[in-house]
Amino acid sequence: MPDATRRSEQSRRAILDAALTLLAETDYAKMTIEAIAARAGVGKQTIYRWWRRKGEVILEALTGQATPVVLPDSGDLEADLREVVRATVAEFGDPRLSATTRALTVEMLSDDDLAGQVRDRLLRPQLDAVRDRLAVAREQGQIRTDADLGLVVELIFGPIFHRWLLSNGPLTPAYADGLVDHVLAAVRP
Amino acid sequence: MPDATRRSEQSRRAILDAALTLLAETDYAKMTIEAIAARAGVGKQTIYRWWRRKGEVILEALTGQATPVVLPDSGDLEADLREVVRATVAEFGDPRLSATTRALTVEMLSDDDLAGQVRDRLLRPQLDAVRDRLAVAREQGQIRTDADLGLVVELIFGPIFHRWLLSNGPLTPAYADGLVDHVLAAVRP
Amino acid sequence: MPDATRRSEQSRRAILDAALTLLAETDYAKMTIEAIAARAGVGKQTIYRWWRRKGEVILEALTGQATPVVLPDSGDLEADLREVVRATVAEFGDPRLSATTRALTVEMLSDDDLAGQVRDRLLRPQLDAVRDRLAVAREQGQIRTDADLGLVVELIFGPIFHRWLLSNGPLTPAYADGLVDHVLAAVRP
Amino acid sequence: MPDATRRSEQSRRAILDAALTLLAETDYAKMTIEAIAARAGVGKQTIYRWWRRKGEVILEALTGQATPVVLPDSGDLEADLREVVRATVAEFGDPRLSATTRALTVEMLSDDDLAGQVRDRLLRPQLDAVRDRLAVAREQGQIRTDADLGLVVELIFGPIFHRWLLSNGPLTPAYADGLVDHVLAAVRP
DNA sequence: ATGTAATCGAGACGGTACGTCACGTCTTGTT
DNA sequence: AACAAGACGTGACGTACCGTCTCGATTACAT
Repeated sequence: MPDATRRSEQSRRAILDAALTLLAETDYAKMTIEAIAARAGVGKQTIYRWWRRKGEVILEALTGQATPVVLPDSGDLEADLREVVRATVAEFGDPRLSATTRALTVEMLSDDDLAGQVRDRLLRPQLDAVRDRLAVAREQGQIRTDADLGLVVELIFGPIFHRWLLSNGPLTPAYADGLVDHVLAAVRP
Repeated sequence: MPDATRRSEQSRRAILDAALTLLAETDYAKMTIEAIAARAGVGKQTIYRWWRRKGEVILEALTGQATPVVLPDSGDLEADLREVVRATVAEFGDPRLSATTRALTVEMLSDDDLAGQVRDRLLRPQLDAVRDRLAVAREQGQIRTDADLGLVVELIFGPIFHRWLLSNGPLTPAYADGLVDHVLAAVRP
Repeated sequence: MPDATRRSEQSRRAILDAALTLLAETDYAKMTIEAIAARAGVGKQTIYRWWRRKGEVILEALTGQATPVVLPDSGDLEADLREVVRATVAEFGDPRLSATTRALTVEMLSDDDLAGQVRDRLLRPQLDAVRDRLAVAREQGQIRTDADLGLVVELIFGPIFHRWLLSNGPLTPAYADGLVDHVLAAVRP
Repeated sequence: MPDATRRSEQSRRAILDAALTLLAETDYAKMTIEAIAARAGVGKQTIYRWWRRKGEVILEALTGQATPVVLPDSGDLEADLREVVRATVAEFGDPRLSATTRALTVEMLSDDDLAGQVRDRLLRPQLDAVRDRLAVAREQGQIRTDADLGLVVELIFGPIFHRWLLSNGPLTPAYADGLVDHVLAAVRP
């Protein structure tokens, strides 16, 4: 219904910026639609007009600032995985950065539709990049041919997420390396 | 401050039962403290007197009904793991059962303290049971000696949780079996 | 803080009407802010936005329906006073009408600010009307020149209020007449 | 039902003292049954067992400390009235003392039964003392024989109460004297 | 002197209302 | 038409007291 051609880009940016600021500065509980609107100097209706839920605002704010995922391909699979896994583990370990993950996860749990969007728009590139790298390795014979690459990707990111949510152990480079070791052991020919 | 010796066991049970009923019957958003109190025929203060947050009520309700974890030890590690992983995958795949996981996860994300309690009281027994089974297998030489058993446990449960949260694929017995296959491949001597 | 220009006149009227209805129908103890809001079909916040206490709602409701005070001036001071005093005594004697006086008095006793408003907005017109009538009579030589007219007004209304509050005797026309007799005796030249 | 012979005089005194202390120290709104019990170091039930409402506690606390009313009879009616009216006006003018009047008045307005008790037990002695003094004066020919002494008493105390409740003017000795003047003018033969 | 029954302190309990917060919708000018 | 502003009905929040109730632990009376 809303006419996107008339949309104020200025308000849109103010809202997304306000959302990111509030995510970084305050408790997630304080990050309400009203707070975003107030912080952005925007009417609440302007938010409701363009997004259906708070989670979508957060998602768009995050996708906007996401750096395009480029996975290195040095030829050395283990080194390449180590790099990406170390980076991911570091991100989950950083309280500042993981605040956004917290927020997004809560929203995903309340809205299946959003969960799909987060998966496809935010995470898929990352997951696919790893998968693609694994596919290359498989073609090069570094990985057994019957390995389920989608599952292998989950073997990498699932444990990190699990450990992060449960505070089930330290999120250190050593942990990242151990994880890579075990996953590679699972797929080596 | 409250005097636990004078606590009404009847009210406590009514509250925990009401919480479970609401979790099973309704949307998580409708599962408010007021709704629990009303359903239990109890004053709100009686809830606030004994629990600090809704998540603690849910946790206690769930721990109360948790069946003690017994992991089979048939001598066949793969068969044993298959059984427990299939059961876990089935649980996450069942919308009814996973409603409680949703609720608890949301609460954990809002309260680190609760996250610790959930980990230690609810999940630890399950995780440790698997770990213990792996330890037995390692002593029997079915697993390489340098495997990090804690990490292996995460390799099993992390992907399930990851797939469930992201709706990243079907949660079927076949998936469970594939997961066990890959994990075992990682740890076989 | 609230923007009075955007105020809903419809809600305002519904609230004041509900307040009057509840005063007439129910016990004063049941006349809560929540009950007013429910009866008016209005959010509690809409009451709190525009009034600070229940007493202010009642005051505004009563001033809204107050009939303008017109004191007769037949030339016969005694007859005129008799009329107004009889009416006042009848009002205090009527359980229905005195319910509002009860309510308002309780509120006045809990809030000095409100007491002043009730005095100035609700009672002052009545008191001043009597005082003015007395002033006319004084100019006509029917009242001694050194009479303190403010005090004379209190001599009239004070005893009525006193008797009403203490149930210290009947509130009848005969009482009204006796009161007028004595007060006039006090001020005749 | 309760057996008064077993009643703890110590608790009774503690409750009445606590009530008076709270009346003097705090806002009337903070003077709850729970606050009295806590301050007195007494169980709530001990209050409910012996009094039906908060107002009765206050009443008993006040009657307990009331000084017996003795009205002077110097032979000079005007001087005698001036004394008692000045004292009354001073009491109403003192914020500390009038706090108890406030409390009691609120309770009276919520409970007719209590109103009667306050009238008969607390105020009657004072009112009757004045009335008796007036009766003596009437026998001595200082007051016209057809004066309604009950009404005259109301002419004295009603205006004070009225002025106090409405903050309708200063409560000073000059006011007291003016009041006596006018009342005496009303009853002189 | 010794049960035994009521009072006592303490405070948990089911309720009701409080006053606040944020929701998502709506209305009112402004741009 | 979108916008800032914010009032609106709704409903949950967490708190304060209400008046009732159950708990041992003192009492003080009747056996």
